[in-house]
Amino acid sequence: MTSQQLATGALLRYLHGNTEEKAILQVVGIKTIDSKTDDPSTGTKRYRLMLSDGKSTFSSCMLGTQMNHLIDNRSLKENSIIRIQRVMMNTIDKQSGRVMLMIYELEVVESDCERIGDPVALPLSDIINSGSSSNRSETASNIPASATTAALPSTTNVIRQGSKALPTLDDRNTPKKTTSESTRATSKGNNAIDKERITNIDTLNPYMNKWTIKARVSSKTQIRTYENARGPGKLFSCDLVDQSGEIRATAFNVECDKIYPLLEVGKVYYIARASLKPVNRQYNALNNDYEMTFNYDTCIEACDAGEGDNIPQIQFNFIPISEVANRAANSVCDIIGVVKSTSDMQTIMGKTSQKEFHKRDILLVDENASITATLWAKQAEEFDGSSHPVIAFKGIKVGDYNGRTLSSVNSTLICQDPPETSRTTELRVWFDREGKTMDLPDLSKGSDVANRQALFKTLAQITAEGLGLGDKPDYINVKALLTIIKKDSAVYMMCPERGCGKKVVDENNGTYRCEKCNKIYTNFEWAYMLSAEISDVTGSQWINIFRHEAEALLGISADEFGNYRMNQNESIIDNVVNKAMKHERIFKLRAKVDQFNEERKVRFTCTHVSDVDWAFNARRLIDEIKQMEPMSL
DNA sequence: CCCCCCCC
Repeated sequence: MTSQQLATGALLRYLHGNTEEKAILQVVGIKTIDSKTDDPSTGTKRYRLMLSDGKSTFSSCMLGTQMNHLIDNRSLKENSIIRIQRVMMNTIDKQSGRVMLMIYELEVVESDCERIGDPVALPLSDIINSGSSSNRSETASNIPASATTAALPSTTNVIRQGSKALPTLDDRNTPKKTTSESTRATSKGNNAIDKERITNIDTLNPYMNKWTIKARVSSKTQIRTYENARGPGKLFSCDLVDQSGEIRATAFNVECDKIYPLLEVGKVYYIARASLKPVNRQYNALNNDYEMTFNYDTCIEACDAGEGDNIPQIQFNFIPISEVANRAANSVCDIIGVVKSTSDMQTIMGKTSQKEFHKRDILLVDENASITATLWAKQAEEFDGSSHPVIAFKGIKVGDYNGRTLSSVNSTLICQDPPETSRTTELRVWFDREGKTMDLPDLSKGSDVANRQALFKTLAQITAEGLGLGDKPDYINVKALLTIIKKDSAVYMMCPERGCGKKVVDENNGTYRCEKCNKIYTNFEWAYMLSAEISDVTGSQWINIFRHEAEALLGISADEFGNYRMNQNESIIDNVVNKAMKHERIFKLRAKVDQFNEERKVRFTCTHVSDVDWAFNARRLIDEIKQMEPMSL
């Protein structure tokens, strides 16, 4: 990679408002921003990047938190080469005209790289003046990119003389239009809706003051009244989705009455002007750092028929059932599973309210665990699980009675066989084939050891505390790096008989003998049995990894792996294996003592593997802090 | 600005 391949001048073009370009840039610095100033409710980190185009650097580049994982898993680091996919310019300070770039989407072109060229920081004067409206339209449309770059920095003064007015967000986000149109756009009414310039939901933030989204209402609550110290009130809320993301919106009182009848579930609308505030994770599991409040000048216009066909119906952020064990009580999450059994309707008496409530329990399963989910009132009455459907819950509440439970709330969306996710068929096939007869750990049985929230330990602690030496297995979470994978013994030829699982003997004549079934087969199946070493700063440990976890780690099926092995495609296998060792993960381990003749040895089996979800960790920490006693000052 | 959502 040479400096010619970086998009020289791209940073200034972006700062000029010409943000369409998908520039190749180098990350020359990464800093975290204090979460207190950014997003106090979620505690989500935000990264600030210094980017280089080979000639210049610009350091006020905020990375959208949706991209944080790239840094957390170290694929994006200092000197990485990236391709900007979606960037926006925002004004930080209207007074001074200081601007920043928001990077919403990027692609890592090259992770490990040397510093390219000897770039110097763009002069502040260029940055401040770059967005002036009189120059912007020219820059964006007429002057070729190379000319802009070549003109630097000699034209700096000219630009400054040309426009004393400092750029504002309004200037910037108003599309090129005649003056009269622009003026009208600032007056009240539907003129605020700019159908030509649609903002993606995942880029909305409180510091942006002019935007229009095009979104589908995926759900809507009833109007509910409340009474608090400030007096009575009413509200409803709805969830909005587009192809980029989702956000919850709420309307109170006057706006509640005005907007409630305007919005219909399933329909697409243009929405402009509403307030944005940090999300409260206690009640909102949507994949967005913010939530929206409709206010007095919010504009809503229904999309013409057929206009919004490209907007998705709903977005799910599923977590595996086993992961519910690690979630804070009363938090909400999205879950998908197969209905293994359904209870009859029950009527119970509310303790304090002395009112009757109707409920129905369902037992929900996926490949690794089962959990009881309780439905209430109408949701309970209408539910029919007799055909063992795949059910997705969006925004179901985690309970902690006798282990972990799920409890549907009014805003919970229940979807049968949702077509939006491949999990529907995956679970269907799994359940019909083997899931229906499998005995899985039940998170809602407090006595089941497997359901206890696995504690985080270092590898040294596991040994020091003698974990796995007891009568019952211990379950432990470890944050570690895969350091060795025994690739030569990663897969074995398994007996094709359902539920056998035994290794077959290759008779080298096209037949395979299973000693357990005492049968000869003409085929076999590849199966994973990985022996691997994981390491953290305190030590290392050999563990066994089977089917699902091995697939999750290697990203290919045992069948694919086995075929590469047969075809002696070693370079592909090396690639797959090396990729799996790239970054830290959370390994959930079952530690259990094994007796081999006289020798007692603790065996470690990986029961679940997940990426380190830094944002979630921060959220959970906040949840825990919230549940603590208030501190006296 | 709500944030209740129930029982063992």
